[in-house]
Amino acid sequence: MLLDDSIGFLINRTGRRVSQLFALRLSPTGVTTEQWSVLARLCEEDGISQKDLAHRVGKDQTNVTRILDQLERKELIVRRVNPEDRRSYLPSVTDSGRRAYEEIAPIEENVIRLISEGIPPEQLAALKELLSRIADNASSHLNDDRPE
Amino acid sequence: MLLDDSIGFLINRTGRRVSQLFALRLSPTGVTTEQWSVLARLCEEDGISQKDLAHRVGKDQTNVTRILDQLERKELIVRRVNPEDRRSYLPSVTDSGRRAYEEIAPIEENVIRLISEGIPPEQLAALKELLSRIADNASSHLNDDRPE
DNA sequence: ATAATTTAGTTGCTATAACAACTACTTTTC
DNA sequence: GAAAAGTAGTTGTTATAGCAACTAAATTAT
Repeated sequence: MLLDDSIGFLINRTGRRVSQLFALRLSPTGVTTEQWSVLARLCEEDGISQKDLAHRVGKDQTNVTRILDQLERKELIVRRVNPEDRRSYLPSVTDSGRRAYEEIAPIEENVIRLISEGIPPEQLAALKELLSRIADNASSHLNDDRPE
Repeated sequence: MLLDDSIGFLINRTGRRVSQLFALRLSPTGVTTEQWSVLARLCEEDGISQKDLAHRVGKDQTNVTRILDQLERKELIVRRVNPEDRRSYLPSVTDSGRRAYEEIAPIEENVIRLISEGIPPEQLAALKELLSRIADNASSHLNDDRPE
């Protein structure tokens, strides 16, 4: 089978391109694409633990730790201790973080518009479905392989 | 717009999962998923420059340099000087590299089978089309933005 | 109630991504 | 044909991905 027929390869190559374009448009804001995903998720659901946050963005917990470090350094979030459980933090978006969110959201929507050019909405919806399906398939086999 | 509705986010999240599963299955071989993509491409078209290779795998030239470093360290490829142009190399797969390719190809096909479970072939084909379209859209806007 | 286990988060490590700046070699220009 | 411009590859740097091992706190078991 040729590389160009491998869905895995195609997904990742496309993802890199999209991120590259998005990163270019984000560069004036000083926020990276992955920092954006974490910040956006936090804006959507504030007051969740880092572990839950990691789950919501589909990232490893260690990566979320480091992305939060960056966001905290930029004062876009703060880590509040969880009064219920002193092992955990409840990261929370600062006012400055909210403003960054408001600034970036339209940039992202524009990038999405650009990369979706010429693709009808039904097909886009179908694409999202398929990607979710593939992610789920991969997850379930990941669990098979490591029966901790 | 919610993060879960962002195609960019969905593509990258799915790509990470797929790579994670593939990496797990590749771990006994000592080759990473990205090293695989470069090795596979080289097996498909031997005797191309690093620049062309980078283009074919959709990676930055600097990343290909470093991935080739890894593959060379593992003796899966060698860099031959290009007699036509002494600035460039023509990376070439070794016998050992070919054997690795033969070993890994079925592993990859199996991973693709797993992640495609329950998706009819026409839909998979449509998915590939859409991903290519999106990658092309992103590329064309990348060029717009940096008119060097 | 204390020891054993589990869990949230972090740190260490290696690989990859991408930009900028650099070296060495080619091609163009005049 | 020598200087100028361009090109192939590398190196430096910062950010992310993910595994393993660690710390500290919570939960469970006895």
